[in-house]
Amino acid sequence: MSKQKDTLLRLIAANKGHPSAEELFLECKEKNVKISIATIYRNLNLLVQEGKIAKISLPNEPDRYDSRTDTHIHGVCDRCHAIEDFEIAELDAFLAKQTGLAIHSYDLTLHYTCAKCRKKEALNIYSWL
Amino acid sequence: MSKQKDTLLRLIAANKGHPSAEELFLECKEKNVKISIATIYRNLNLLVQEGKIAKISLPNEPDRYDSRTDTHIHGVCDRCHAIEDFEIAELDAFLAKQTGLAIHSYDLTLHYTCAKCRKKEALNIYSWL
DNA sequence: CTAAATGCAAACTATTTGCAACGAT
DNA sequence: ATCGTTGCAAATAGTTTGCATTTAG
Repeated sequence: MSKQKDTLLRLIAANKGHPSAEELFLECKEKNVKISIATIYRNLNLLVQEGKIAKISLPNEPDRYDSRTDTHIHGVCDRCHAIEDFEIAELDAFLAKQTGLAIHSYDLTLHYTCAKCRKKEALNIYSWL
Repeated sequence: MSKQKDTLLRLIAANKGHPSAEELFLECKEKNVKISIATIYRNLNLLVQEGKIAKISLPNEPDRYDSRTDTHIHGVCDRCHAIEDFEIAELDAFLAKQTGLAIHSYDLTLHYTCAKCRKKEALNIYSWL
């Protein structure tokens, strides 16, 4: 595994926020790891194929990458688009039972307003104070 | 509502397969409705804003459009990529209860092998017969 | 007659690819 | 010396935008 590929894997694992290719590019620069955007995309695709990371698609946004490849849940804030991970242990069984299907895997994204944005909103509401 | 916009809305409602912009463009041609790809995208975005259709994003594929805007479930076949709709009435309550969040909406995509492809697979397995 | 919607072509964003140079065995 | 990996720049896919023109009320 080349230095560039290894760096990407580490950055994705370290970054809780599910970074995009562009964000990884900037993070590499900050860490003084020399890499081109083409190599980023090439390695991201390789890592996905190898099953070491997963790709996340959302409307009107560049793809993001996730160090977790097991089935889990994404929560995205409708205000700031931050992504968090969630776990619902009983969901697999629940879905299998309700649908009667042999489900290989599933993608679940919850939309809500995150705690930070709720706080901001509350401040704005009372901004005249 | 212009003829073009109306046509798009109807085509999306009629097409069970969740069509992409390009597919809608071709369907319009077949129906002899004159429309440019720019107008397609413009109207699709308007219809999404108006809450009349929904946009679906999947990795490595163009965005697709859905005539259903209520929260429901997509099932996609891992072999042929066909998309079906599902309903699980109790899911909303289940998610709210398990996460404790005020969930605006959610996107759930199930991955499996659809009935058609399962049948094909079975035939292949016994193809020497 | 006016405002809204369209078509065309150019622009733009995200991503991929060809190819020559580089780097590690 | 070889084979995989890289950087660069050009190419591509999907989508958006500016602007002159058309359409509908």
